[in-house]
Amino acid sequence: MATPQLTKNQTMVMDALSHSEGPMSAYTILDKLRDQGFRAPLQVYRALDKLLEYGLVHRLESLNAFVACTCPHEHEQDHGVTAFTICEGCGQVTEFHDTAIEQRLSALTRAQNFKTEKTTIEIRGHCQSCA
Amino acid sequence: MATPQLTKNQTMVMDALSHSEGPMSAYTILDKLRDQGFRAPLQVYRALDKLLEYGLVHRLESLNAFVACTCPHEHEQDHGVTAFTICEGCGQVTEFHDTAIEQRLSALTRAQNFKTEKTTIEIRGHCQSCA
DNA sequence: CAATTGATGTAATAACATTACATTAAAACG
DNA sequence: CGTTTTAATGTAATGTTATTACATCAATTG
Repeated sequence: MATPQLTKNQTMVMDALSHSEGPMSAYTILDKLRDQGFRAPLQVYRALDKLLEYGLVHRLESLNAFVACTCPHEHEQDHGVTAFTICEGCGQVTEFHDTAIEQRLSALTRAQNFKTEKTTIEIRGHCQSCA
Repeated sequence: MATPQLTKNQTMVMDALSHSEGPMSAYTILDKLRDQGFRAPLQVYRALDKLLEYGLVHRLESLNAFVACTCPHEHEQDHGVTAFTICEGCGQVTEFHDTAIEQRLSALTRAQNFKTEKTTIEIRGHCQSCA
């Protein structure tokens, strides 16, 4: 599915995430958007659901937070497995993709007859500057 | 560090997890242990913190839940990267370890000069029976 | 036995997420 | 067009997960 035109709320949430240095929690996004008319968590969660679906945003499970996708190419969605390094010092999140890991995981799950729907890879630690 | 003798609360939480079919949330554990004297979430979270530290328990970030470690060998801790398949159908969680993935991730993070402290790999999908 | 450290108990609150229901806007279609 | 249908929105309430703060108790150490 191609990414459709974003709605007003989706656009506002997307902008908030795009302009943020690092990941944001849903409630942090809500606070940022209060003076633009946002009033309830659900407005944020609904927008996030769609943005996740379109592949424009990723959820960081280990942080309960969200980041804008930094993939250069058009967000065709499903650019395979996405992995992240997350610096505990500065909060910087780096997204990366690796086909070797993807293939290895694919082989391992196939061996289990496990049907993968979503893969989470998050590496917590310290970046070069914060080490 | 070798695993020390578990305290009363740690033992109760460990037993609850060991005897459970699948992962449990902290509050589910609390409920199971209420008639054994548990009264507050913190009792569970404190025990879990230690059990995680000892490598006896894993946290599933994408579920906000906990499972007993199924590693056969003594829980020497740090048996490298732990990965999980999580079935959305039956809730079954399978723990596995793979040095190829470990080495690949290690190479990728080293290239970033990123110092890894903890790696999360969780694969959501459907197991053979639930596919 | 005093001092320190680790574990525990309890209450309150913070942080994250969803359910339920009413309303409005947009798209599809006769 | 106007009607139907579907998608998006607004709002309140509630549910779930996790932590802070503070008091007490137990074990270890010196």
